[in-house]
Amino acid sequence: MSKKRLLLIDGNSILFKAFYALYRSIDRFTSPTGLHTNALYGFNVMLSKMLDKIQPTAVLAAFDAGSVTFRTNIYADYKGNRRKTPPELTEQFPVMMKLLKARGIKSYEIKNYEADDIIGTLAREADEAGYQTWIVTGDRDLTQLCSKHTTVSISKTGVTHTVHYTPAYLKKTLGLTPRQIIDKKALQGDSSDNYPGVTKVGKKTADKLIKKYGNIENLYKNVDTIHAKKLHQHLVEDKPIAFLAKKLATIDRNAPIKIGLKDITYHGDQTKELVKLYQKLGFRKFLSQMHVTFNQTVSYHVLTKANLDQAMKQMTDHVEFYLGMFGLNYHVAPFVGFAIGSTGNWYVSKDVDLLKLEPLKKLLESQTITKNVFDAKRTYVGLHRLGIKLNNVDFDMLLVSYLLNTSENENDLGKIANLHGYFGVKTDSEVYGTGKSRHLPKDDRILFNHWTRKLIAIDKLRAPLFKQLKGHEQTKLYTQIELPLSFVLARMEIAGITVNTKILTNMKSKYSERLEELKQGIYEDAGETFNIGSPKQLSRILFWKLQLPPLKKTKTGFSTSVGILKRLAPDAPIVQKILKYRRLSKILSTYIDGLLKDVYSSDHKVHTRYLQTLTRTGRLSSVDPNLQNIPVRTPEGRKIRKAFIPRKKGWEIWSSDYSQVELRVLASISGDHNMQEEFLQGRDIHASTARRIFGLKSNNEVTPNLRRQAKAVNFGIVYGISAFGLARNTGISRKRASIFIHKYFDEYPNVKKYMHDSVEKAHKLGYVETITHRRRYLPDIHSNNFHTRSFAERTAMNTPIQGSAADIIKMAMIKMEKAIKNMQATMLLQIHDELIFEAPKSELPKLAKIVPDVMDHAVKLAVPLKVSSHHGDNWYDF
DNA sequence: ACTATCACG
DNA sequence: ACGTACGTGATAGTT
Repeated sequence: MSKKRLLLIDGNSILFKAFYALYRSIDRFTSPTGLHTNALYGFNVMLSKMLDKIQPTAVLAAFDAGSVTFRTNIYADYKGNRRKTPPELTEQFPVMMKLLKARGIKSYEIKNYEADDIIGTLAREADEAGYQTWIVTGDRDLTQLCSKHTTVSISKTGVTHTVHYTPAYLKKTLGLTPRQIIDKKALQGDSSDNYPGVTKVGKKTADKLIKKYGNIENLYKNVDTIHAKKLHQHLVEDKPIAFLAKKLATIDRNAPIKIGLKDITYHGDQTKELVKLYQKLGFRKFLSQMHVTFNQTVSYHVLTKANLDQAMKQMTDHVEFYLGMFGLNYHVAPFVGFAIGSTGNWYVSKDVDLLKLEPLKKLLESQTITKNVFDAKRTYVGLHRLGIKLNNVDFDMLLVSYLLNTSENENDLGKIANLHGYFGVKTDSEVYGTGKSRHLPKDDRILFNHWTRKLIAIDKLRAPLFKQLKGHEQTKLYTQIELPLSFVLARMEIAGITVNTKILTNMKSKYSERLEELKQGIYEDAGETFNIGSPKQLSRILFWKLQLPPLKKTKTGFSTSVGILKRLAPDAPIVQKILKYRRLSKILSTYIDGLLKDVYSSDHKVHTRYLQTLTRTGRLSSVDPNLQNIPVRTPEGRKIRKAFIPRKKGWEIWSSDYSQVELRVLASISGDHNMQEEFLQGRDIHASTARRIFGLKSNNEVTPNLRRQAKAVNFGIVYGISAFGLARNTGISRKRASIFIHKYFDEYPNVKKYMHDSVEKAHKLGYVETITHRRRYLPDIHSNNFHTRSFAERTAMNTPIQGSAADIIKMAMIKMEKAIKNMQATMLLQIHDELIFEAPKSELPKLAKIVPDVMDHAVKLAVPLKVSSHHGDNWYDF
């Protein structure tokens, strides 16, 4: 290997390549501040690989200075067809300059020249000075620069796959010398650089001609030896074009650059700056490769009965605590161990039974010693399984982080620590692996080290995160709502809801039979058997074999969704059967088989997990199983609810739900007097809206059809209205939709103002808020992309409404638990605007008083809240 | 791992 | 001219 090694990087080209290579995952590559980083990440992967391989003594990244170059001077349309660079990439260019600097690499550009020319010139100088040179680019034209001492590496698919061009390799693959690359392009032109070649001469002809004549000068000297008449004619006529193209294709190897080899000596990374930049960009993987954050050891003690008393002496005021379980579902996940301690005295153990010993149990249950954790609900449920009641949690790092930014809904301690600028702890997937290969490390010390680092992260982030919470005016939201709620939710999850599996298995056999009949009928109509569940195979039958008109495309083919099927042939028997088949198989797979899988054999219950830190609006979500989407709208599906029963004989299921809570929230926060008046008068809001937008005298004149249309407009308003969306969803014309909206805003002028103010607030501050200061950031509000920006604007209108409604029921739930504390009645489920209980029949009158009352008075709005209730032997018989 | 579909508020 | 109603989760098929 030569002692002098030069690496030349085609900056623009590589960043483009990296951008599009990782384009599909662009959403996964964003920095904590919301900057796109996919191109930077891909570029850095490639750069690291090249630096490692080449070990250069000199490095330069060359850039294009602008669209005006000496080439556009001789041919105005040169590169004239280039699309505008997407803003997601543009924003990464300035950061790339910083990244290069931090990696100890100079950047250079020069007016009127392209990066190619800088590279060509330096490569020539390097050749003369005895360097070995590597050029990294995504542009094949640069292969003209390869020589005995210069390799041109072209990045292919992905980020890391490159092909290395030497003169020998060029000869072998294309049969050309480096100089002949230019001549070939002179004949065939270049569509991506937007200049023509000789008419009708493409790749193949150009290749043949160059191989025969060597270069275009020699070709034109002997042009008359070409007997193909047309080709001869084109060559002669387009001679000026060919020589112009050659000029354009030739890289200038004597560009007037003011930078020399001695200026670009490579000394390696600027470690300090690089760490800072990686942290800013959220490049965890590169950080961990730098061995700066994880190589310091942490000290911990393995806790035993012998040193327990000693340990307890150091945990008198507060502790950080982590309970290790293997798996996400903390209702059943096996225990792995725990870590506990405070201010530098860390204790770990794989034996969770130690927690049951009096000193530790007392500590965890203590009302005076505060506990700092990550995911209090998970910890509460886990400890509950051990017979310990967790009390006095102060800091829940997961919950606080979520409240600070509901869009960062990560669930991993390491990732969240990174988001907040702390890099001393790895993610669980880094330690345990992902997917099938996920396993506990064989060496306990790795586990203990990881857990100890978790405690340190919690300790270190507590003060700064609390401070930010205060800055957001969210302290109350955390201490009065979310933290207490997490324990209410934990107890609801633990309570679970009883499922009568017999009902489900009976339904299963009935539905399976009907499904089989439908299947045979569909096969008969289709004239063959196929997989009805496969949209691809179904499309083939409907749109090819049966020649039905495909009305809508999806990314991968034609849509076969319900709406489309209904439209394309409402009367076709096969379509009817398919729709019925779909409905039944959904019920069977998701709500019968799916639900049965989640029923615990120990207590015949399902114990869902509410995800409290997931949605961007502040709503809860429910998993394993999802109990927030049990069918209700169709008679067949609704029967599933018969299987949800009270846990004891003589008990009933009780349900109370808010009526139009989101519209009431809107009336209140918008300050719209007209809308408030409707609610204050106790009128039917959809009928009133119909009366107003259709200009009727009284709600009595409103027909069911007008009411339905007004209801759709009310929904649209809550979702962040647009005429297009309203039209699409209701089937009316866009013009009509637009008229409705205008009329709506005339009638409810402060609603209009509220919508406008919400978008403006998002623009100014970058976020919107609910009534409890729950915050959602909307960086896309500044996007140049119409679609992206419009979405952010609708979100700005919708989130305060949906989020405030979520706030209200959360407050109600906390009060509710206290209100029914001395009763046997148990709160089981929350379904966004509805609470489900089980209770002995004898308690129902009391419940009928308490539940609506608590829900009504959860919060004081400018309009009353309305609650309606139902009860029955199961969730169906209301 | 992604896409289409469909269940809920 | 552009072109989506807001928020979720589970399943089956496809890659």
